[in-house]
Amino acid sequence: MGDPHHCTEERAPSLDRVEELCCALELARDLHLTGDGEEGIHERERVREREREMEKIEGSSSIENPRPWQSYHTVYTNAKAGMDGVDKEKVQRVVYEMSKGSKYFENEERKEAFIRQKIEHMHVRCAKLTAADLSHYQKVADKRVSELEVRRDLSRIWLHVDMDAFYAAVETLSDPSLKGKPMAVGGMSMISTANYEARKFGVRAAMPGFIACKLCPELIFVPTDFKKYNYYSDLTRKVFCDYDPNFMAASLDEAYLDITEVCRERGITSTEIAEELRSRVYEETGLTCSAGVAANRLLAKVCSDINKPNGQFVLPNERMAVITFVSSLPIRKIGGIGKVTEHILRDVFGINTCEELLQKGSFLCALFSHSTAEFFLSVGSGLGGTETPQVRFRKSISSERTFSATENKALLYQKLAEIVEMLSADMQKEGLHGRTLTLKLKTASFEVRTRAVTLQKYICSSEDILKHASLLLKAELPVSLRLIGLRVSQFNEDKAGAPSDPTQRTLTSFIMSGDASRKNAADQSSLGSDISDHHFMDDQETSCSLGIHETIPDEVSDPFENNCVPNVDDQNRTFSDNVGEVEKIHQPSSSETAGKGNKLDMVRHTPKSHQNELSELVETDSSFLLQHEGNNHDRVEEEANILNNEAVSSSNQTDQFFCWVDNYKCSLCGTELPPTFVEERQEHSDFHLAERLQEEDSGSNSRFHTLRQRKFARPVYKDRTASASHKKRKKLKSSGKEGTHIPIDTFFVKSNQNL
DNA sequence: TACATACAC
DNA sequence: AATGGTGTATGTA
Repeated sequence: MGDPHHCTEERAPSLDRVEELCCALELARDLHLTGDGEEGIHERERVREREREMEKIEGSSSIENPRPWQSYHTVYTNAKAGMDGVDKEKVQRVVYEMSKGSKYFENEERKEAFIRQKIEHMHVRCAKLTAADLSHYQKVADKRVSELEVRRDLSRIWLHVDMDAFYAAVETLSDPSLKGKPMAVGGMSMISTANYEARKFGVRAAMPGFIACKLCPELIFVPTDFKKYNYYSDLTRKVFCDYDPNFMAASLDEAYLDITEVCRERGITSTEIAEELRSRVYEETGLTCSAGVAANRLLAKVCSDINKPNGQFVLPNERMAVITFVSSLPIRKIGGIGKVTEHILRDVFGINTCEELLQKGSFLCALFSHSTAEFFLSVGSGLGGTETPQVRFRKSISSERTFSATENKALLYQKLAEIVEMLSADMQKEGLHGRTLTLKLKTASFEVRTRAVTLQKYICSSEDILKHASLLLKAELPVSLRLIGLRVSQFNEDKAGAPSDPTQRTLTSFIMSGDASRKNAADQSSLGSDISDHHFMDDQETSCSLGIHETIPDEVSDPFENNCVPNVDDQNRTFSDNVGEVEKIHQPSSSETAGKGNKLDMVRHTPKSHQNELSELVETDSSFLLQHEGNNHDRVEEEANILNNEAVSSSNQTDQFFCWVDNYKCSLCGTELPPTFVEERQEHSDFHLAERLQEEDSGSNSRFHTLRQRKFARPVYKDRTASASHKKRKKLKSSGKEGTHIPIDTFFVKSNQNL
């Protein structure tokens, strides 16, 4: 999971381009629940009876829309290994009944409606294609298919190994009493793996636990334990090494092996290799796995699923075999074609199998982007991923948490501070420094937003991250959130992807060698094996310790209001919302100069681009902005804003503005914590720090800036700052200063903007 | 570059 | 009562 080295070459390009076609007005009109009733006209009588029973109980509504659950499309109702005898209709109904009316459900319906709209517009576009158009695109498609054909490579033998119900199997290994009983790894909110007994009930990975409970009341839940999974994963990988020292780990439980050489050297068939490998994995771990063998990775992956669990399937490296295999293959089996793409291809073009991808090639070339069409055509031809994979470096690192939705600003800032701590710790572990910071938010209504800044310098410290993250978050308030996440990308190249595991040191030498052939990579056998630091959270872990802050009165939590932090006569305090008081309290000199000095140092180390030079100017002399009044670069201005705030507030000096009286009472808000509550006090400090950052920013845009202005006698600078922040607010349209956020409107507005 | 989506596991 | 976390790719403006 989340392995940065995993193979991604065969991913389907997204279909966003379709959005070009969408007319927002029609979209808005149609988005009310239309029910999608034309689906499933031919239903079994048994279902109908159940239906009538339901009507009796519930009365009404289902008369207009006989089987509403059929239009609720979820990822986990799709056929998967071990789900043969499952009553899908029943599962679907239960899932629907459990979901109906929830915020999650409503959001899913909005997304569904949007996709239906996309589909409709693609239909229109299809209908508008003239005979001339079609013959043109047919030629285009033919040409591209024949170009693909020329590059077909049947010389490699790829094997995909996939552990059977991996987490569940591992848990059963450590607690054999679970054997034979329906069991799921995960919690009430989310299941990561279900064993085969549970799958008989329709319980599946990615299904919320509480729904699984309904489907299978006997279901036993086991919390995730990544230490165990990593341990067993390493055992399997030791086996993989014997067959391909450069195997590609796709996740803890999946890998791709190029077994061309082993087969040749040992003079045995790929079938034999697969059998041997699987039994060796079983010997070493006591776990079963399935394998697929084919001429490329994409097909090998499909094949490993065919005789799952504890089975294998070999597709010969012969063109006709491949073509035949692919022709009847449902597109959804292909990695990269998910729920949405399947839906679109089926409803717009009537495509269900890979063969039909080729048959409809002209339409695909007419309606999709070059790379998307290319992908579809290559899938139709049975191609995908034969070449030796390049070493891939991590491109981003992130941390996000779900919590019970809240609008409370102090709480939100506290959550943010917690994320920051986790992220910066992870970055430190990996030695990563990045310059793009992306804030991810999920509103109480499940709308996801991201907001990003790219900085002039590379950051990794929690102070730096918190500073910029707070600004990003601030622009979104007020809003009710259920998730906050942060991602850092655009790494400093020296550090990017440098493995933290010493056994992976050879990665660098591999790169340096300049020879990307697999031979030279032989010594980096543990490639991708160090993915132990994943945090698949279970419920307990996701619910952060709110306890200590619940005592904080609401007013305290909102630094934008005047009734902010209660005044405490404490000379350490640097900030207050009391305008009259600010001037006499402010003691900037030492921290300010120190902060600037530090930053100058940092900038000098990374004067990479013109932009950076600009930034240096901004940092060294804020009057820079005076000379560039006509220059409207929001980014620069924003950065200046940030940097100057920083100068004022040189962070990580939380204890300068509050302290623990007698070691247990917060000087600011009076919260009392026993001396032994070390972590809680740290959290509390984080909270005040974040709060203070917010105050500072707020202040620099308005009241507090009055102080700076007088102090430094730079009136024009003040104006520029204010206008910069104004522009910023304007730019981030959906950020609500309008008080209550109306998700559905935002949704439509955004669609509209995309046109 | 910023943002939204889709996808995988 | 209740629908995760980490990471990649692509398209568009």
